[in-house]
Amino acid sequence: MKNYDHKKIEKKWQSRWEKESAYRADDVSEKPKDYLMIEFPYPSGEGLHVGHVRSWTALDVLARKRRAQGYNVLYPIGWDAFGLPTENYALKTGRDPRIVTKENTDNFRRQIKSLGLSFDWSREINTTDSSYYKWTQWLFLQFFKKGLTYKAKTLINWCPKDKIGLANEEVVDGCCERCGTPVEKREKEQWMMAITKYAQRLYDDLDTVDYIERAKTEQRNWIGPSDGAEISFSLSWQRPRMRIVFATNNLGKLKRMRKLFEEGHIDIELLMPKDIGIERFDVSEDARTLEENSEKKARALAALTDLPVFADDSGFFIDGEMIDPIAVKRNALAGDDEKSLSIEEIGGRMQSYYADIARKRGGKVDAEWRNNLCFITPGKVATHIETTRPVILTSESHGAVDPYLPLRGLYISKATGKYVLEQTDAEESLELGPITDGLKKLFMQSLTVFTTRPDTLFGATYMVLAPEHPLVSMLANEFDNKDEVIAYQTAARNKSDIDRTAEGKEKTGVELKGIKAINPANKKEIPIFIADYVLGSYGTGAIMAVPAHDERDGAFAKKYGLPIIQSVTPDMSAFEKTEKVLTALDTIYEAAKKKDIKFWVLGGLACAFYAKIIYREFEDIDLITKDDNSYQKLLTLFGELGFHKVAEKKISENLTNSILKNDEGIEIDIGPYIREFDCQDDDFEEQEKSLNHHTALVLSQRFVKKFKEQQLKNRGKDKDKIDWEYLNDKFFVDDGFLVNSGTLSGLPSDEAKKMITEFVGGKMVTTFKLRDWVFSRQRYWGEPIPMIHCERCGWQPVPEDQLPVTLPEVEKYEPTETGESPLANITKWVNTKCPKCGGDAKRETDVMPNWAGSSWYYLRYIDPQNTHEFASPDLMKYWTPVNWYNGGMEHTVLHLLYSRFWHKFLFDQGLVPSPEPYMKRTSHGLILAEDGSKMSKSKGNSVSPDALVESVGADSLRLYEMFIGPFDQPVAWNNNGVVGMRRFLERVADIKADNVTKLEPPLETLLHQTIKKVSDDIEKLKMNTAVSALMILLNEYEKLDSVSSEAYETFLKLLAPFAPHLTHELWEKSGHPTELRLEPWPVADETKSKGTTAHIAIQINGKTRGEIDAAIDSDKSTLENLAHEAVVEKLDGKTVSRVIIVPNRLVNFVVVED
RNA sequence: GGGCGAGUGGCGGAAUUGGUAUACGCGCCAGCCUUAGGAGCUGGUCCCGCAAGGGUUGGGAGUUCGAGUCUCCCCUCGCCCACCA
Repeated sequence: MKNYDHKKIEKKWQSRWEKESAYRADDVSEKPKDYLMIEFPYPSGEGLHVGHVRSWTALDVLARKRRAQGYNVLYPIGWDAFGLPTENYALKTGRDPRIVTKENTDNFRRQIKSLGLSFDWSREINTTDSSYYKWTQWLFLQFFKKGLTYKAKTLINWCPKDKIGLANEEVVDGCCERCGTPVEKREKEQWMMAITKYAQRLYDDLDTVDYIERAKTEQRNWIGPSDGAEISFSLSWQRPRMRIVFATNNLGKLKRMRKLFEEGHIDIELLMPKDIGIERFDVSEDARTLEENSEKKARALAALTDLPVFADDSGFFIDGEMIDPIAVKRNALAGDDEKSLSIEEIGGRMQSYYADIARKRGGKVDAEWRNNLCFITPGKVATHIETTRPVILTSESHGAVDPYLPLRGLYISKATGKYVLEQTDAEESLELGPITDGLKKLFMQSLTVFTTRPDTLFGATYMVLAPEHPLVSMLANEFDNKDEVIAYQTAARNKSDIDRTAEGKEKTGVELKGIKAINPANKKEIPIFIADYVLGSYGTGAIMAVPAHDERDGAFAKKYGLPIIQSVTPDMSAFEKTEKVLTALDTIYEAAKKKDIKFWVLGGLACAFYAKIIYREFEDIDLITKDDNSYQKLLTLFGELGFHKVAEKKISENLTNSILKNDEGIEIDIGPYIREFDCQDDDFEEQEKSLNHHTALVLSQRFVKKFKEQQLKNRGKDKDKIDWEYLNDKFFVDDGFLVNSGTLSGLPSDEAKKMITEFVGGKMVTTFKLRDWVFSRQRYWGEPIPMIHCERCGWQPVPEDQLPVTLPEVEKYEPTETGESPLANITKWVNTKCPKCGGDAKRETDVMPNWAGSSWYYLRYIDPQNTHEFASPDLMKYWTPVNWYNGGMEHTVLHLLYSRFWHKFLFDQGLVPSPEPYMKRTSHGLILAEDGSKMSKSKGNSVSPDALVESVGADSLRLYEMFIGPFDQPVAWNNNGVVGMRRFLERVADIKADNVTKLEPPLETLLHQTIKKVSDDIEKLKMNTAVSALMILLNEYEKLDSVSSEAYETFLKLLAPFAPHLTHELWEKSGHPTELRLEPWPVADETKSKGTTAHIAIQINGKTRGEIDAAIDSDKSTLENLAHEAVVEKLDGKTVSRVIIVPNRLVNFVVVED
């Protein structure tokens, strides 16, 4: 058959298989199950890509082979049809995405079916069907119920072009992954999923699954755990004790608030307006809300004082119901002018008004006005006065008032346990804990950092906060340089990520003036900066900066002239020297500073050491003494730098005085410093004695400054010259031994980490890079998030029996200008009733991200038509987990991680039977265009499967894609290659077989070797070599006039998974009544595959010099004799010293020349 | 900058895991068939050499009877992450 009619054959078998439901998986079966899955496609308008064909054919080959091996194979297909391209297309054309999706899936289905892929079409699913997304929504609600979804106002990545919030994962190099527009930061309320709660397990359980290593590595990097410590730094204001005024004259409230302060160890004096002589600060106009009222009160008070005002809230809850403050007051005043009444009078009237309410409700007032006010209602729990917002700090004297701003950070998010900017969840109540904690933060008792290097704590010379750190916002008004701070903060916020990184690592920052931190290790006061090289989203948003041992901190410290103190050294020998000298220098320097003197004096050995250290900046010398040449050199050098005087006598007051007079005329008493220093160290003292004299260098501050400049210039010139890494640009960032670390000096880093952390009361923690998943999209074409917002009850889930919340049809697909979903414009849909209280409420208008529907689809395949649960537990028990999941490398981080997260959560709820969704994961390589560039329709270099199916047939296309190269590697397309496969198949069709020809070695051997090779290779997805083995076999067949029918039929069976149509046709043609696909998979016969003869290589000194054929498994001496005979001339004149024999493979003569 | 991976003909790539390097396919060359054409057939195709023979897996060293494969150094390319404390 020179040319076989692929169109006819392929059509015939495809319709036959469809009619027979040939590839339907049985839910009830005696056979072992095998669940194979490919990533369900996004049905784009472009149609099928040859990349799809590669992945799906590979698993199709596997599926067909395993069916033949007796497995009950589930190989399903579906559509991941929500998504931006369809929505953008709808935007452009105004067409309904439902219709577009239908067209696209129809086209995909037709294309897939033309390839003969053995999918189980009876389980076809579509994420955009409401019968599917009903369960996506249901699953979302399970997360909500367990507190794993929450709404948070956060800075999100905002793509100004797509008008859509992006997950961190969708931002590539600071640009939108889809359209490449630089991403902006925007504040937005978003649904979040607390994937971080599962970070540790998602990380650990990677050890239990069989994923390609690269996928595991990438997931591990993404989760990014690092072990370290959280350490608190005490803070101190450099200002007198803060006094603030409480905007109420209600003593009870004041007392309670004072108690809160006490409990929180907040050292603030809380005053009543009376205490500062303000009797009344009435609000002239009515406020409409509680907040407004309290703000107005605070403002009124703030206008009368320069002190910060701590605003009271004047509303009350009774039995959980808020009493309108305006109404209370109006009733209390009863038409009288507020100003004409005394505070007490108003209070009294209000009390009776409350008593009135209480009476009406069948309760009574059970507390003293001004002390505590309680209403008791029969049968109900007493509710004491609560405020909706406990405190508001404001201060007119500090400019613009945002009354709520200072309190941001006081709320604890139930989902994350972290402070959030706004109270967003109705369930979050105002407990004492959060308030005192918040106040503690507010008034700066401590600041917690995360560090992986607690061992370097003694070298922490400053702290850095992220610009968005809550503390900065809370206290923005309190810094001495508040304008600068606020400006920096604003600039950082407006910077897109691309700006933040594009500036080429040049670090910027601003010191928070008026506040200092205390290094808990050495009790030294250190400055605090804000800088955008610290990320608010990682760790605690604050760091201790150790410039000597962290490159970033080092760069920052250099730029801003901050002290650099080494606290770790790579080797112990360096330790002794540096430790002593640094301590000595420090002591003297500190002492000199205290005395406010401009000179310092070093004498004796200290001088020598210091000089040595200094001098090493210029030239390496071992020791300086007064007689030493290098010492003279040093003096000369110092002289050049402007050094004024060198004394070479035992230091005395006289001498000192005279020296100093000669310089700038300031006298100091150096004696005590020298003595203090000398006595400090035994070694020094001893050596001092032996030297028996002092050599003194007198350095002026001016000189020191100059010297430091010089030192800066020389940094990095000769890196190996100095073992003090921090003097160079290259910082010593590894573990080593501690120096300058008090009693811990000398300890190795790893030991010191725990010790220091315990020593300063910190705790060891693991921090992850992984962040919570932004789950909201302000878009149309996605699953509506099934939540309802009620003014009274907060966020309420849509009751499960009301699912699905179907996506309504809209006229316009554009997001609103404010970035809300187009759904927000459909008031009829948006307005609904609160499921809890029945009052007016609004639907969430955001939709879910694309990853939602794909996070659980493998479960739906198991039971796609189930109307009362997402899948039957029994069926899940049979089918899960997925045995083998193949997909693109680009999905190994996001999709796979999200999917594992959902699955683990479901496992915890007892909803799925296994902890991991996928047992094995492989990834196919990309198919590139012929020129090696990425294939795309716009470039016009893409290959259409349709055209190839038409011209050479699906079998040739399948075969080529399997043969094209290693499955996991990217490969370039080559159209001629397809033709080669077509040629191969035509030759297959031409093979003649009969029942007379015998199957015997060597062909029999090769056949069995091929069975083994093809079987093994398919399991390893080494499809290219499997096909190659079949070609080799065919080449042998063609050398014969005719082959035995056994050989022929086995060949067809082996080729069937790759080229199902042609092989089925040929099988039928050779007279079989049943289909080839029902035949069992051939099994290689070990003895037959061994053959009868072996080809033996003969080597001399490892180089091949000949070859022989020998009977298989010949013994060694036979082989040696045969081999010797074969190369006897080449061994002539040489002595064989050794013979190495590898049975059935080679004989190697080791010879020595004569 | 950090992590991972890879370098073999004109091209895609193979090599039983330390044992005859360049299988299989594409392309190319020659011949055949053909009015012609090539998606047909036959043969050839790593390099030097007429040959005998010799050399060759990015470069350099090492271990070994024997290295594409293992070790070290260097070079080049690809992917992922990227101020993660």
